[in-house]
Amino acid sequence: MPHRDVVSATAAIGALTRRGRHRDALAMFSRVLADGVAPNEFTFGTVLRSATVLRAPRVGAQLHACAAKLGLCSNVFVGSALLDHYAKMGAMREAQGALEDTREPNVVSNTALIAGLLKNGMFDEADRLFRRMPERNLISWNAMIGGCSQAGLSEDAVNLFLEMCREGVTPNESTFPCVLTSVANAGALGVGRSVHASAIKFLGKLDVYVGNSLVSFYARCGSLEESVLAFKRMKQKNVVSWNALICGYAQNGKGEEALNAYKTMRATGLKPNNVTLLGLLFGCNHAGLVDEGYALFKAAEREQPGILKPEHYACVVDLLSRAKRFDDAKKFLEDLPFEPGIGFWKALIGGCQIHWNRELAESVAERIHALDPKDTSSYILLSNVYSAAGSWQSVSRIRREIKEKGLKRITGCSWIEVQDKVHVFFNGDCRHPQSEEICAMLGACLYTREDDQHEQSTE
DNA sequence: TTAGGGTTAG
Repeated sequence: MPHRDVVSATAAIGALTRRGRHRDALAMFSRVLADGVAPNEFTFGTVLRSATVLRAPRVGAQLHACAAKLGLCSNVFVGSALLDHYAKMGAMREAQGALEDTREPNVVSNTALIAGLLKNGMFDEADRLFRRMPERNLISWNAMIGGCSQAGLSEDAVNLFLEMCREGVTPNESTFPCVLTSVANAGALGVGRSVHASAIKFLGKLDVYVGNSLVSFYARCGSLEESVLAFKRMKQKNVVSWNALICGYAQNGKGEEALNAYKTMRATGLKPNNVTLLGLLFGCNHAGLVDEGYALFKAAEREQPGILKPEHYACVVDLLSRAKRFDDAKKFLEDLPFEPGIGFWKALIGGCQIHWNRELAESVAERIHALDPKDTSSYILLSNVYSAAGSWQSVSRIRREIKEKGLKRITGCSWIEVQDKVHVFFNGDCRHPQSEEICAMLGACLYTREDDQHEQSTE
């Protein structure tokens, strides 16, 4: 039945958008136009959302042109929706243009722009706008915190959260997942525990998003007990909750536990997704469960080929080469349904390093150099293979090559939190005030461990 | 009828 008036047409389109039927919403919009009904600012607000979710920039541009023809672009609803659409498509210039066309921009327009700026890596601009905008609400704070958290600006995200609380703005269920992801990234267990406590204080009941972030946060900070406890306390669990648990086990080297959790998850009737499989493969990898991992991959290939991504294939290469199954790994690489990127060869050379496979390491390093002559990691790995095999001449040749080609290695770092302070250490870093004591203690630990291993092997 | 903010893997 055709819609005669714009109000009922907009309501119908809005209902489709809310139900996630975005294609149908766009189709209905076209029909409404064909019926000769002129859309209003609310109609554009709704359909633009559908175009954004579908990531359809061409549809967005058509809608923009249509709104312009009707003289609606100065309206703040249309302006904000256009702004949000362009920002999410990564077209920041068009987003700014939409804001300039808006006659009276409000807190929504500014928040949409902030979110877009952060998504496109423009932190300083976003922060400047946030500081000077005339009105800020909870959603603006969440946009800043969430944007920083997703951009990896963990410290900024946590500081913003603290600032927000100081200003008396009450965080909601959207605030906490972002903050918890950030404290997890920073490895700040103590800070995260306080955030957990404040979530209980402000929210009372924790929803599935907050619960999932807690499970992941505790596991990523190495506290598996608290992670499992947070998981058990969740009233409602979805596939993301199970993924958080499985990945937590995997990251902490508990491959068997990850597999058991997966079995329980299947028993509840939930289907795994790509993240579940990745977590499982990762867990098997680190626990040396080669056959189990390979079997899971094969099962996914048969039952859910749609979830397989290059990362999963790379994990299998890693799994096989770590287990010294180089022939299987090479065969697997040859049979890949796509052209392997540099990461695949790095996974293979990693195994060569563990098992001192000098010949294969050399040929793989050649391949990596062909793909990316500036890549340092393969040089380092190759030189490690040589030094493990005792060919010091080759080691010094590689080191010379690295120097001559002006390649720089990116220094890895680790960190630990002690009494709410995070201490960061780089490779060979002696700048910590207690550096000497730390090294002495590490030495003592390593010595004891080697002793243990020696005792075990002579038993 | 209406525009802006959330979780898991790498």
